[in-house]
Amino acid sequence: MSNKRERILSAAEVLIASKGFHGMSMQQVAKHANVATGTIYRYFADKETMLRSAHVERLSEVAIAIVAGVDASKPCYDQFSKLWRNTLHYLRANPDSLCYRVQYEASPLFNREEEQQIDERYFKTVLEFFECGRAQGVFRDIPAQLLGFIALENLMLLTQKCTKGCIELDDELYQQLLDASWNAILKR
Amino acid sequence: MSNKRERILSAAEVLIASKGFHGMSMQQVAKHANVATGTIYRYFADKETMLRSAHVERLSEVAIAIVAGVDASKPCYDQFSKLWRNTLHYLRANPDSLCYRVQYEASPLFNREEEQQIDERYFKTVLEFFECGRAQGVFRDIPAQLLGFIALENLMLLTQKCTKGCIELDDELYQQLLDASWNAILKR
Amino acid sequence: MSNKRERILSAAEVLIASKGFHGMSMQQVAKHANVATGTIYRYFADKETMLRSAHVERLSEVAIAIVAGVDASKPCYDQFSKLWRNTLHYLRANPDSLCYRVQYEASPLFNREEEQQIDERYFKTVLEFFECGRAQGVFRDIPAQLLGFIALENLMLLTQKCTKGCIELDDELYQQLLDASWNAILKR
Amino acid sequence: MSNKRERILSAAEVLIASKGFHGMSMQQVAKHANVATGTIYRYFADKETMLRSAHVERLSEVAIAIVAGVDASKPCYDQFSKLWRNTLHYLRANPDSLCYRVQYEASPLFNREEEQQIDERYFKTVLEFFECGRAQGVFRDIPAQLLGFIALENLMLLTQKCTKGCIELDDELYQQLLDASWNAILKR
DNA sequence: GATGAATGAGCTTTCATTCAT
DNA sequence: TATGAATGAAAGCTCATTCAT
Repeated sequence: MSNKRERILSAAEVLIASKGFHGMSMQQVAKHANVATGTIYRYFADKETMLRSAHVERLSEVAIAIVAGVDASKPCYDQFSKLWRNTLHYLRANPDSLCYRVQYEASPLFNREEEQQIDERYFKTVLEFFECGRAQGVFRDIPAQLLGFIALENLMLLTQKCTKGCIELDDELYQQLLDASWNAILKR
Repeated sequence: MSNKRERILSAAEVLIASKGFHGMSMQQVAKHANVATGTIYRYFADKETMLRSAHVERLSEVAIAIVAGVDASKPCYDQFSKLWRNTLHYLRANPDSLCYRVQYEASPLFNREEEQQIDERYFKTVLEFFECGRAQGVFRDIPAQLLGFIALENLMLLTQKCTKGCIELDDELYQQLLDASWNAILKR
Repeated sequence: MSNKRERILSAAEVLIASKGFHGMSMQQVAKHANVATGTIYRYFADKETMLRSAHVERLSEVAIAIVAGVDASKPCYDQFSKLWRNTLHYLRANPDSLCYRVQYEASPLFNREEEQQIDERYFKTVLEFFECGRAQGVFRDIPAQLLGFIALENLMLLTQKCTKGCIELDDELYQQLLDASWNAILKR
Repeated sequence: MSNKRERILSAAEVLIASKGFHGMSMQQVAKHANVATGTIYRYFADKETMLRSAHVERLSEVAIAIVAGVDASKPCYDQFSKLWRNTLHYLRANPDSLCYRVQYEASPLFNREEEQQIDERYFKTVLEFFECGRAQGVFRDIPAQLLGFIALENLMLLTQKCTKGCIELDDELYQQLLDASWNAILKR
């Protein structure tokens, strides 16, 4: 079995986080992944394909991490709290993945249709949670996608600022932020 | 009179938005700005300096746009509403500037100290508004920077998604989002 | 088997001789050496490194050529004559190498310490000859390096003038010049 | 009266000595000479012309310096000694001019016919001295040009090595070198 | 005459991709 | 399958030269 594919994607992610989307070369990826340059092209048609693959695979990973341990039988807030904390935890544990995503989504590689398919495929559970809360009249009467966005997406930029050292957060502040997100989506 | 400097920065912004931070070349910028390649280097020491300048100058512009018409004598919510709508309006009117900023901040060009200075210099008024609301017990008891972040920063990613066509928003939804932001920062 | 490195150095030498130290471009070298531009950079870190390598390798070559067939058991004059004629022969056979050296030594690439090491490493035999003659009281009582300089170095400029067509020399004149060099270093 | 022309030539000389024949730009020359870039082109048709002018004018200067105070009524050796010391003195006082000359003569700018005309025009007196000594049977029976070359030219490379710090010379050694040059050209 | 902003060809160097081994 | 030397287009940047002022 070959773990080369995974090594290559990891190397790309690390390099993009440290050197930026530009400034990462296939040679560097190869060296970092401990494979020959040509080997990359046995797993990916070209650079773009490699970057897309890294993106998709990281998203599927984060999707799993977010819903881990979320118990649909528990109260709505508990589920939300779990989702929020999972997201935070993943982002803090994988700052490279985050850096990568932000740059990817701002890049011309980003493709709306593709992204929608990914969302629907991987984030189904998350969207269903918000859909459900909305149907029960707990959340605002706006698309589930938007609820999810308000509640979780800004964690992305926030964590990035933390990673870069612009903001420092402690448990007390995290609790406040969780509470803020909850209040944001709540119907009144 | 020389508007070349401005033309160059604009061209860079447009190109980054359409082709990504990587994939923008100095030659393209020159062509877009209708100047010779060498001319760029009369205004900026190198590519990095040019990119930094574009970043700083755009931030100063957005800072002015955000606080325009905010009346400190009006009720707190009115001021907030104005700030929020100003931000939204600017972002929608300048999607390129937005795209640029996200990529810049995720890139290795980004420098914490520099950014802090910019924040303090240009966004003083905005931060003061949040500071004031916090002091009066209207907003959560967390740093003003964080209040500002929760309330306004996620507009950035949201507008980006709109621009890319991932989300469609109408006035009714905007009102909901404004309300969500307000509830997020409010003390209870 | 790779003779590319050698082809590249040769091409550089030829081009510098014909177009000058400036006016030689890496592209030209590549074309002349029948390799791609990028290939040069597989063998040399950058232009400067390539130029340095050419210099050192040519010096080691000339050092070997100069002492070829010099028999230490023969009379002093015979040895000197052989050295002098070897030098002359090499320079006439390799006018490009000469042109290159003069320009290299006058350029900012030239580094004293480095040069001293090269001298000591490659021209040991030559210096020893002069040292020996000096010790025996045959040559002037001045540093061997200086004796070598007086006797052989001006052949460099002289041959250059010949190559450029400024001076024309025949065997009779060469004999006179050899004699002049001999008289210059001789103690009286 | 404008001394700009002279300032420009001096600047070029200094820059070439420090940065090499390549690595000197017209912009740098202009800045060094305290004139505008365009101004250079009011005095010289192009870069090549400027470099040629610098060469010719320096040679005329050195020619004057070499024969200064040489008294044709004095004994031959005294005249030679004066010539030799003048040359040495000029070269030591103007290492830049030297550096420049070596590079110029090795460059493609160098032109045989032109050089011959310069020699004949400026170095007439020097050549006549050697011609005369040869006619009187004091010097070797070889062209005056060659006598001059043997006697004085190697001072050029020697001084260059001194300037670069490769060789250290004192008065005692200079006397030896003068003597060596004298013996080299002497008929026996 | 003098200026220096502007030009764009050409420089050194990088890097996505290929292909003989 | 895997390799990595080789490629050459294209990148960032420089600089001899021009020209409107």
